[in-house]
Amino acid sequence: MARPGGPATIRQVALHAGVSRQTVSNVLNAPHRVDPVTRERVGTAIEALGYRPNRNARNLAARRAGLIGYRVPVQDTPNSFMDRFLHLLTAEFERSGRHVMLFTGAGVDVYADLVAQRAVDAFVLADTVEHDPRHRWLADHDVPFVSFGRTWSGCQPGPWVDLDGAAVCHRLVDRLHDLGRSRIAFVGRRGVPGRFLDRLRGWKAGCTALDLPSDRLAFAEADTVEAGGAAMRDLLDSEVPPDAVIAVSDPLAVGVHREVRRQGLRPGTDVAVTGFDDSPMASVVDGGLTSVRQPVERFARTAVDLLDSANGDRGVLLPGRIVSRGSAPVRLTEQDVNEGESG
Amino acid sequence: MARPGGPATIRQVALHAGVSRQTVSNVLNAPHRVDPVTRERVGTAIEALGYRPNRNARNLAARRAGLIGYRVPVQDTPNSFMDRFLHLLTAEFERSGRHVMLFTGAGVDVYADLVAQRAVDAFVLADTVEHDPRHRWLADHDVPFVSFGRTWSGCQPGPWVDLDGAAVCHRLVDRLHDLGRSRIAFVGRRGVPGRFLDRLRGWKAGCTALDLPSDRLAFAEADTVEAGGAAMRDLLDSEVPPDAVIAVSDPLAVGVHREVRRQGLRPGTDVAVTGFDDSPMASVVDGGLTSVRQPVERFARTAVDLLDSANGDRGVLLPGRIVSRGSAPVRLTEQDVNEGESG
DNA sequence: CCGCCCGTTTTGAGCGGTCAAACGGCGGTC
DNA sequence: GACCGCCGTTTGACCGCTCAAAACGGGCGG
Repeated sequence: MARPGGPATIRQVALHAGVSRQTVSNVLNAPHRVDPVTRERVGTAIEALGYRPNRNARNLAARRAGLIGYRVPVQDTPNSFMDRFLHLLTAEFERSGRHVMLFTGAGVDVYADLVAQRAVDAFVLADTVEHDPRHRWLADHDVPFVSFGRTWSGCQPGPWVDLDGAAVCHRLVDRLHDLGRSRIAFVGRRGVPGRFLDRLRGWKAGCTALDLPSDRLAFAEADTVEAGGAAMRDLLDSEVPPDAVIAVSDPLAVGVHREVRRQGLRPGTDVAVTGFDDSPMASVVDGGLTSVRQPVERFARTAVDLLDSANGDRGVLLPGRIVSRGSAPVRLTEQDVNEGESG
Repeated sequence: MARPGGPATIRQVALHAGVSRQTVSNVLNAPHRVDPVTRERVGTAIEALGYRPNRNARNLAARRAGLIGYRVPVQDTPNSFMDRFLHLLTAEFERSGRHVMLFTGAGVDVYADLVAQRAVDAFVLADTVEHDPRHRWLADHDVPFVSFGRTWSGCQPGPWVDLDGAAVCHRLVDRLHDLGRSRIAFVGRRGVPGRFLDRLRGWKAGCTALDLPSDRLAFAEADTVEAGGAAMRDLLDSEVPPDAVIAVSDPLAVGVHREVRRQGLRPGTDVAVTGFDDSPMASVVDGGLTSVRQPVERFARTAVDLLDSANGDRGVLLPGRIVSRGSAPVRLTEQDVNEGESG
């Protein structure tokens, strides 16, 4: 079945059509400067031989790689939407004939090496850390990139997309308040200082705007169900325990949820519980877990747009969508629907 | 900071070291045929200019792509270990200087196109379906590939790796029997006839070997918690309900677990429940869910080995590891530890 | 009838490497 | 001293494509 000698080359097509190789090239890249008759004839030859230009050769001549580097993150926390992000990112780049190329090395040296080898044209940084050194290095070396996630307090080098955690947390507070909740707690994460800071700020701002206290605050030691339960225990120990809890992740929320039940309280009725990311877990807990769905598709699309437009250090915040379930049966408003319309 | 004119070329290094370009090439590819003194001098020049051979040019000359195609699956079911697989696969290929290149198209034509463009050297097929047409096409066209998962009943074209579902299910039955269980049920999936057939067979074989009945069998309509619950309801309706359930996935097992509790029974005590894949969910249910951990690392390593050895249509089955938790507190034996040692 | 212009096609060079053959200097053999 | 083989190095060609400049040929105005 395999064509003898592998795929056809531009020369073979040229020979077959009785023209020079450049004419074949023109048919593909600048058809307007080729006579319609020849164009037709060359087209037939291309069809007949099943010709597709050799990517490698083409890229060499064009001094590009046609590839976007993406470090595939070690799944420390089962961040359920990163695989969807990767899929959508791949699809997005394909629209312009580029592909995502994976690698694993963590250090800046790995990025430097890929650049030196001309293995990729640009990078998408996803597994960002606090004050990530890669952003600075890439910006300094004029390597195009886009960051999924903010990591630089103050001005961050290069373009980025991220969830507007502040806005969605503010809205969560509003919706919980609509439900009659007035003691709304927040469960964050210890050890990742900047990471969910905007969510915390949004929660605080929401409380303040409604004249609610914002002193019910606990930090989990890890992103696990157990740590979430422990944090909730702390909150329930206080004199006036919360009647609603916003947790920064689904595992933590599940832990909170479980602890609520353990203490003989009813989640969703006595204590409302919300999580983040709308992971598979969210449908595992009985009654379902209210969560915030990340606009993954828009993340991917925006990332590619930012990379291509290349207009400086622009950052884009996208709204999350509240997914209401039993653990906090909030009623969404017009605003919620409009803001988070694109899941 | 960026080197003017981009990364250095082999010519620049040659000039810098006062040798010809071929000598530089030899230093990198066949150092033994270069005089140690020159080798040293060229090495210094390489260091000084930070030279790294252009991947594109090198690959063009070598008529290869240095890339392995991997279709990033649409996450229909949150198969929590696929992202780990991808990570490990990437790491494994990096050992030999290759990278994983992603794409999304599903059809055979997409594969044909990538081959025609010489965009990749080989494929790893992961999201396999029943009687997958890709295997046959790739084999017929002499395109190297390896499959993660069996899909062809009878003889499957090309090499493959898969979980030995029969063996691990047989062992599950043994361990549940050790726990005193004698009415061991099996919850499969409707609509994917061949997919978990080996697990079903292993369960049946295990039951038969112990003279236990193997008629307690239910099929879930989808891979969800709800469907698992529904299937369990059917099983519990029978005259003599099961005292143990092996479900083919964690979501199903969670559904079973929940249903057990709903009927006032104690999971792990009255009814033992086991799942598959050891997903994050497994630690969400109270007491933990006993599950089968897939040997993802060995999958990746074996896949790459098979691809490179290229000795025909060999298939490899790898053992799963039983992870014991509260839902079925089985005691693992020497055999279990030996077989499934590499998680 | 000639020269010019324009649209179309071809030729040459180069992208940055590698392979293969040619080359030059050296010591050993007859 | 001529010849040989060997080692280390260089030169030429090529991988498959694109860009830029040159060549071609027909229509047209002078």
